[in-house]
Amino acid sequence: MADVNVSSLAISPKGAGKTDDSQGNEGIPAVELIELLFFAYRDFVGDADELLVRLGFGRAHHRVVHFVNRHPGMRVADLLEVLKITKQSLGRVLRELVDNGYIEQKAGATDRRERLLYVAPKGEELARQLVALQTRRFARALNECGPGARAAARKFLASMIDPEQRAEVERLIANANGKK
Amino acid sequence: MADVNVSSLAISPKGAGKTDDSQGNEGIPAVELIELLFFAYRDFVGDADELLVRLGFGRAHHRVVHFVNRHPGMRVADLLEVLKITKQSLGRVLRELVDNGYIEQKAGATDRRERLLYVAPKGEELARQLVALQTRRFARALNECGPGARAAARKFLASMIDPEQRAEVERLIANANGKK
DNA sequence: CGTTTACGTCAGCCATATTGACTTATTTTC
DNA sequence: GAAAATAAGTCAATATGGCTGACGTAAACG
Repeated sequence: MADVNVSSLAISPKGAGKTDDSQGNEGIPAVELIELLFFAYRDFVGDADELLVRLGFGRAHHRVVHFVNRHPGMRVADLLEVLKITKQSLGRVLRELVDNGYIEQKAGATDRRERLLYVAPKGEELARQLVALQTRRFARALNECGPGARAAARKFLASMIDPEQRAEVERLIANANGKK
Repeated sequence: MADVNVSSLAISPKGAGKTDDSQGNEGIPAVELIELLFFAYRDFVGDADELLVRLGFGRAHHRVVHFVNRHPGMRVADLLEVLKITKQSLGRVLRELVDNGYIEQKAGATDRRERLLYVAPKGEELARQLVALQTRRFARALNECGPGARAAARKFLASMIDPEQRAEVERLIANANGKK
């Protein structure tokens, strides 16, 4: 599932790879970074996919479990906004997670219309395993990159996010940290 | 389409964000990197999505145009191996791209069973635009990160790829570069 | 009391992927 | 030269994960 396996590609040499060394590129064309990000992300999500398919879940379930674990007590509406999907799409995934005992819903204390979302022990364990898998990949990669790479990677990844939305993502992360 | 818009998430504080500062973490928990990569990749592909939907295409078309542009004359079997999808899945996408004049197929010179894939001028222009969009995001991000960031990002991204497949990805990239 | 809000759900649609079985053309092998 | 293997295309059925629109219900707001 995490396989990229670009094996034995004896492709005829003649292509469109511009050197593109015009503005402090350090000799690295952007198209290389584009392709590396593509493959890196593919393997990154592949880690989780393997575990998820065994449970009959998909990436949608992963995202829900992850964010609910990070933000216990979040409302359904909050989750919809983070995931940027529709109520209907979330509905099926959420129902499956609730039915299988990964997520719990509790009516809000002040506003009883709200169904606040919490991970059940089963869901917390799944979230923990998923984070552990991906943590391992980051740890290995950053270890190869030497000291300072973690801070550099953090800065780089944050910089790749749309500037308008970066503050909100940082707020989301800060909100989830510093608890427990 | 690139929107993440995690706005106004007034989520109740009480969570599972482990500090996880145990093995040279530079104070940055891996879960932060995981989430940043998630949002970064989302915006990264969002750039291309906007352009593609206007043409009635999806991400599958993007991948095909990109790789055929980088590897002109590749066989259908090669493309299947890179994309890791089935012949049947590729079929529809490829047909649409050919019908709309983005991709051309030519019978192989030595083996006439092969339908070698080439981008038509229209397809080359689309590939160029898509790369330009994503190049812009990398350029902005790396500019924010200061000197040396490009090389560091390249190393980091390559390190995130499964070790077994890294060599093949590097070969693929090297193969596509150094032409034209 | 009427409106709005939070959530859920029914029904239908679309895009992208899957598997299996089969055809056609062509090359390779014996 | 006939048989087998290969490259590609296609048909049919299925799954997943999104989408829109419409509607229902309970609770809160004003």
